[in-house]
Amino acid sequence: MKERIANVVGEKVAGQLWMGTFHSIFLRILRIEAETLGYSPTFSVYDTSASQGAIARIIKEMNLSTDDYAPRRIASRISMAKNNLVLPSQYLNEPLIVEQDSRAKIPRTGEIYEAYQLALRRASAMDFDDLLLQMTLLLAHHPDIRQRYQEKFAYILVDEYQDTNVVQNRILNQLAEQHHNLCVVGDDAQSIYAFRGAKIQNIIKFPSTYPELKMVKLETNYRSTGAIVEAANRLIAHNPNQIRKVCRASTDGGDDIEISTAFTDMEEANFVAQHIQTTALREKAQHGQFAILYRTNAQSRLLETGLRALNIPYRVYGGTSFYQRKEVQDLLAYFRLAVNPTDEQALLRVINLPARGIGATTLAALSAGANARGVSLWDYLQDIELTAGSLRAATLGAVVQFRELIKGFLGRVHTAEAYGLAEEIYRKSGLREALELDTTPEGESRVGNVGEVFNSIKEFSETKVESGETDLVTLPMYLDEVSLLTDADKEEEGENERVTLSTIHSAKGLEYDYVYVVGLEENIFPSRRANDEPGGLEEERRLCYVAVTRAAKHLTLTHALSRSTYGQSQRNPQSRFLGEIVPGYHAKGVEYMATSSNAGGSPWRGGAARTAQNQRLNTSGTMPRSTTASAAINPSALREPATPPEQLLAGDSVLHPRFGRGEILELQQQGGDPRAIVQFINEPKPRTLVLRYAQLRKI
DNA sequence: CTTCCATATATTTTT
DNA sequence: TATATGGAAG
Repeated sequence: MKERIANVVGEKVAGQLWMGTFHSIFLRILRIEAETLGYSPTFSVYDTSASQGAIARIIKEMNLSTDDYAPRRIASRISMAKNNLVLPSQYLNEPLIVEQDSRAKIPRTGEIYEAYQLALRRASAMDFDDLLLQMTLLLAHHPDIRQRYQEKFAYILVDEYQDTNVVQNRILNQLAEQHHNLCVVGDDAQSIYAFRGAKIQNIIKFPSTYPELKMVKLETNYRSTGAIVEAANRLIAHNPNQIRKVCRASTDGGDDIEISTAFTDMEEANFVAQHIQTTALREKAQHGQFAILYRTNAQSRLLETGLRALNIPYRVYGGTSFYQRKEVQDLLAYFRLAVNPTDEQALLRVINLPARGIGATTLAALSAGANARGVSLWDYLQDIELTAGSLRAATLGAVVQFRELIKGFLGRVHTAEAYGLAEEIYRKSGLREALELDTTPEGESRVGNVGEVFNSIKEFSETKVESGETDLVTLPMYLDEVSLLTDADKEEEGENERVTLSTIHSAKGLEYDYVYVVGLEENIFPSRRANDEPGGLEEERRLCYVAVTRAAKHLTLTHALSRSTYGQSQRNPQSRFLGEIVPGYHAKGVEYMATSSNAGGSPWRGGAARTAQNQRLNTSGTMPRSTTASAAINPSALREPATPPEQLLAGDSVLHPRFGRGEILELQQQGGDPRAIVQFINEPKPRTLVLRYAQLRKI
């Protein structure tokens, strides 16, 4: 985006514009205005795991069970509240919410929320949602500041407006209140973030907020061929709730949509790799013009294996981000602590890392002491020698030593150059020694990852200095960059020569000549959960629409008859979306298997069975061998489908894929997921199984 | 307090 | 399958 704008208005003007995600722009403003809000300007930004950690801690301190109050779940409740502008006081008093929570057996969520906000303040930290929430509070409560930013941002342009939530929209209105120079671009058909609070209402209500608006309909698609646009139109037509519009391609025709059926997920991956290799050769296309899109991150693994086998270079977008690896997080936690020692989550993470004899018991005592005084752990540590009589001398010594270690970095974070200080922290903390001591391959890879962090600090510093933004790049600057960064933002060498692997969510807004959408199976895409939530299926369909419209020239859709999901193989029918995109499409292999009985032989020998329907034949160079391949299928080798959980009763005899035969002793419905207590024949004591995962079959 | 091993348990999607 | 948690031994 920045590049494109610079191409239009020139580098110089572009350099003065504020461009970024809502979160990154507001973070920048909040740093400047922190003190007005009662935060230190060095406040930390908690990522999802830190925020969940803080919430988990509060739940435990309140003596609530983390079974009933699953931190994930509570965190998402709180996040939703924040994104809808509901503060703790309102949360506690809103009858609708109170009712909801009590019915969900989590009546004390409001109290947790309140305690969490307090804890964040005490730690001088904001979570992702706070970056929005505090921003709107800042503008609401301080007219002078609001006016300043209204003048500063005389013109505002918002892209992907359909994915804004209540708070983001409120801030836009606050900023545009005076000048009304607001330009938003959005497409309701591409709204895919309802799960994190995005409100399509924002786009629908926009005309009534700004009656003087001029609407420009963008109905010509300059990216994709006619065939692809038509396919996308057919798909989205199945959504009952949408703003009707006619989307046309600027060019007619183009390649037909290709659909491929594989027996297993592994064959699906190999097929895609193979197809990419032959297409790239035939069309003389660069690998950078290919993308493989999937619903969930876990699907990338096999695809990577498939690409590696053919020596096709690739890069994976998003996923378990590099920055989420343990060793990287550990190091970053030390950095955070040096910048903001009251950062509770960072402190808890590293106080005993590497092990220095400060264990759970000590930490509990320290936390209790800090809580009793209502101060942060760090503040409590300041005069720990005088107050903590109960600690053993050795433990006290370790704690004091840790405190002094951090103190040694504190004063210098804003004056020292980031790279040097980072190295010093790595060394003096003992992290380096601990990591380097481990010479197993995993250990070496961890050292390598830390090396990557240092590379990125260096790179970040050099770019900043070269661009003339600053002479001195400090650790806090680097941390701000890193905390809002995802892998998708990371620029890598040779991007044009690599195939992109990405979730559909992360591929939003991007385009590729050749796109493969894989895993088009029920329970995968649409995801199993889509049926539980109202509107879930429609959102999945919009997601599929986004996937399909990433393709400029050629679109290939694939599905597998059998897929292994955490270690177990599972069969899913073809995705309903396939039939919606290509009317009447039905994978042949499925019919065949349903009728064939005893074919014998090893089940998965065949190549990918390619079902040709409305598709260009034989583009890949693989032989369409559906007949021979199908004949090799042995139905008994496929697992029988599980019985739907709601049809199970206590007393039923059941078969479990791993534990074998057993009897259901009891069914549990209350709270969260329905579970069954099952006594298996070959097991000494009964097991409790989550029905959603257990794949029990009634016998 | 630390380490190691066994067992449990979870899978949307992201700023 | 991959990771988190808990218990036992040192």
